[in-house]
Amino acid sequence: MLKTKRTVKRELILAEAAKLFKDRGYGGTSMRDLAGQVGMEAASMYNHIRSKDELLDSICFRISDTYISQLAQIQAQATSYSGKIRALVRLHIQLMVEDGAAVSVANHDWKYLPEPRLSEFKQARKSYERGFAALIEAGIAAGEFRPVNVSVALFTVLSAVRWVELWYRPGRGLTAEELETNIITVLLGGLERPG
Amino acid sequence: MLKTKRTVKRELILAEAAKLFKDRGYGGTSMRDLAGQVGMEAASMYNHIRSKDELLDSICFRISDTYISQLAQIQAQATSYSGKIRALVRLHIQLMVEDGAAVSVANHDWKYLPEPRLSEFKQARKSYERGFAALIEAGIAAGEFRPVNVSVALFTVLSAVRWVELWYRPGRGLTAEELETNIITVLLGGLERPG
DNA sequence: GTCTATAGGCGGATAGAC
DNA sequence: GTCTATCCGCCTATAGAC
Repeated sequence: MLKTKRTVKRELILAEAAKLFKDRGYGGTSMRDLAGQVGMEAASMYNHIRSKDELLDSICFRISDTYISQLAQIQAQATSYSGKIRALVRLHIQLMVEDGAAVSVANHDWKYLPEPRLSEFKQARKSYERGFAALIEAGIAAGEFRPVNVSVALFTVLSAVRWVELWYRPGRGLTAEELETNIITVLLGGLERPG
Repeated sequence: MLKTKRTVKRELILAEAAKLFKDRGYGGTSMRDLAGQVGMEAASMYNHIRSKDELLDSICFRISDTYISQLAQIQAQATSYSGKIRALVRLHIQLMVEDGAAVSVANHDWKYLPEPRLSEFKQARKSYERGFAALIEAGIAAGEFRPVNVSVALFTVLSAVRWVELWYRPGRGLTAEELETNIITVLLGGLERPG
């Protein structure tokens, strides 16, 4: 048995915290609310976690670590820049679909992290953005992409996948793959029909 | 004198509230914080406003009213569907640049509106989204746009302009017009170079 | 490891002097 | 119309019984 009972319960608390933080925000979620969802009293949770801050920390850095390690894998792939951007868009959509609550918290509530973790999180995000931007820049230099402003392209792509989590429900007449295909079509090919 | 002194001070409170709500969130902003920014004691603000909820209400509905009335104007213009979508993207970017804090609050903190205003806000937003989607759908039917899923195209466009407010600073080597041009290029023309 | 009880602080909002 | 003082409730976190 690799995961102790204590670890399992901790993960239950983390999962419920992500859902509540997403729906009500970090400040709008009380430890009593969370305890109610988990099925214990607020005081009992402190046998499994250190503080409310620590919950936010675990959720935010789990997501940022995933992005950074996946980016490194994609950078190492022997594909076109277009293929790499597609892979990154797919990564964002898959993470949203699989772990949407945590992604939402990492997107919106990171600013409530206490220092020094706040600065560390911002730096991790900046590092990811720089790597993403470098791929766009290289794609432009290679003639694969239009010569647009790199920062504008980066943020347009990054933010375009954000509402997936607010909107997408599996079983809404659109599979995750159709979602990916359509978003990539709009972002890479554009809304307007060529010609 | 059309605006009484009381109204002017109320608008000052609203402007500072939008900035603080944007930076710290609705729940993370106390009336004492706000009073400090405005330059009075918390209790004194209640001569100008009814409650903290009312501040959020005024900010959110000011933005949603603007979107809805502007959409009506754009719908009535005698331009192509492509031109109408461009006009809507420009509207979003201009509002972000001119009243970014309020737009940010309307995007993120609307969920803390108390009923029945919460439902009213959601309905207004849905109405706007339906009007926007109808333009995309008509553009596809007219052959101007690629035959993508309408909801996916709608949310891709709507969310693509959201990070403008987080990223854009006038005097960062990019004018508001260049920003518009680049975003419209990516969204309408696509990142990939044709051919 | 879960509970009850509670400490200690901060929240929104009001009362009433000036 | 602004202030000081304050009410009262909810917050995170801890103490200590079991």
